[in-house]
Amino acid sequence: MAKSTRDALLDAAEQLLDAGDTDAVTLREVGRLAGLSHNAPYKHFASKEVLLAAVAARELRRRRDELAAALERDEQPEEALRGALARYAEWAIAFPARFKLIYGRWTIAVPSELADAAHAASQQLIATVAAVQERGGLPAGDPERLTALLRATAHGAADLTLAGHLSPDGKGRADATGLVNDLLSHLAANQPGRQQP
Amino acid sequence: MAKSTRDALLDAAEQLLDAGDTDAVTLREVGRLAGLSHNAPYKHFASKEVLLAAVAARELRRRRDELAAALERDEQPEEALRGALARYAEWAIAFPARFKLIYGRWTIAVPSELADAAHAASQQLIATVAAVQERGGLPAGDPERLTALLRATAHGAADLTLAGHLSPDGKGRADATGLVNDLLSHLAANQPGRQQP
DNA sequence: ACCTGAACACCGTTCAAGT
DNA sequence: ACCTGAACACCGTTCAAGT
Repeated sequence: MAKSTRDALLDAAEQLLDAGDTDAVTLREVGRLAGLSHNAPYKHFASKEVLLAAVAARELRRRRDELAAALERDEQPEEALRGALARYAEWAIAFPARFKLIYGRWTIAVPSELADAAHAASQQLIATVAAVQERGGLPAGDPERLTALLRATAHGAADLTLAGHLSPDGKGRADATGLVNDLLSHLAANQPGRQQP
Repeated sequence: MAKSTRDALLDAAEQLLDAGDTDAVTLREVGRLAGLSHNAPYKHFASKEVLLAAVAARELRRRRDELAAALERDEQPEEALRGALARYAEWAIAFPARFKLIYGRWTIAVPSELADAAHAASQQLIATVAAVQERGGLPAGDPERLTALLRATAHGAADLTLAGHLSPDGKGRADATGLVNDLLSHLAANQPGRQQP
């Protein structure tokens, strides 16, 4: 059960990341928090960026597993989809540094660990969207493309919220979750046999 | 007509920013590119972040003016809106470092220069959305909120493209502009008197 | 008013040893 | 196999002068 040194270093890096941004993650402080010397990280990671990529990959794996559990939990795909998108935005707003790290630019080759976890999460969401389409809750069409639209909206709403360009206090709670719900309502209303009130 | 030293420093910073990210903007190189010493920037900007904020504010002013000109140029508000959103995404993808700088986190108080230019651009877009709503090209409702939805989608689609999470080569050109057009089509179809083909 | 040059603390990274 | 400590180049920032 003893935590490996590698995990201790990842924990330290994550803690510093959450307290600031990638600049706040100094290898010296990572080593210190793990009770080691200033360059112990180099015995486990080739560079600072490789360490950050491991932090990002671990977080992405957590989120993929959490998404899978939530999708299994919800019986109605409509609610499962709405919940997944809302949790995505809430996570981004709660952990902005992790969000910006994962979707930031890498000067090293993007580790396949990262790409694979992202792809797996994507596939889960696409399957849910397809299920809602079959039940008539979303317009027909390529589910991958419709999923991309939904993700883009949740992603952009979260990022604009972090930048202070969305007024959560303003009229009609136009926060990130509200915008995602607006989109889902517009799409649901746009169905044969359904009409806007 | 001689360019001020201040402008030369801003140009140098922008050039370094476009070639990399904010880390690539070193005050020493900014000074060198402007033909000055390594700490000449401190005679014009209190810190590196204040310099970057000035770069961001200048870019945001340019974009606000460009948006105003484009909105004046187009006669149909539908096309003006579609063009404005497409140009937003294209700009983000062409100048990722400027995009990430403007919507990134500031540890200094966000300069009012920045907030004002962003607000002005926002108001222009809201007016266009309202015009399209009046012509029946978009669902009724708070135009500010509907504009936020459109912006969030364009913003998120661009950011996901930069992260490599959108496949522009895949089926049905699901690139950033394609997703924005999808959203506009879904919203336009969701109107009384209009039906999906 | 604007600029230079030396100096300081900090950081990523490398290297030679240590066990 | 994993870790330490010294060392190097680089960076943001400060300060004492210079014109």
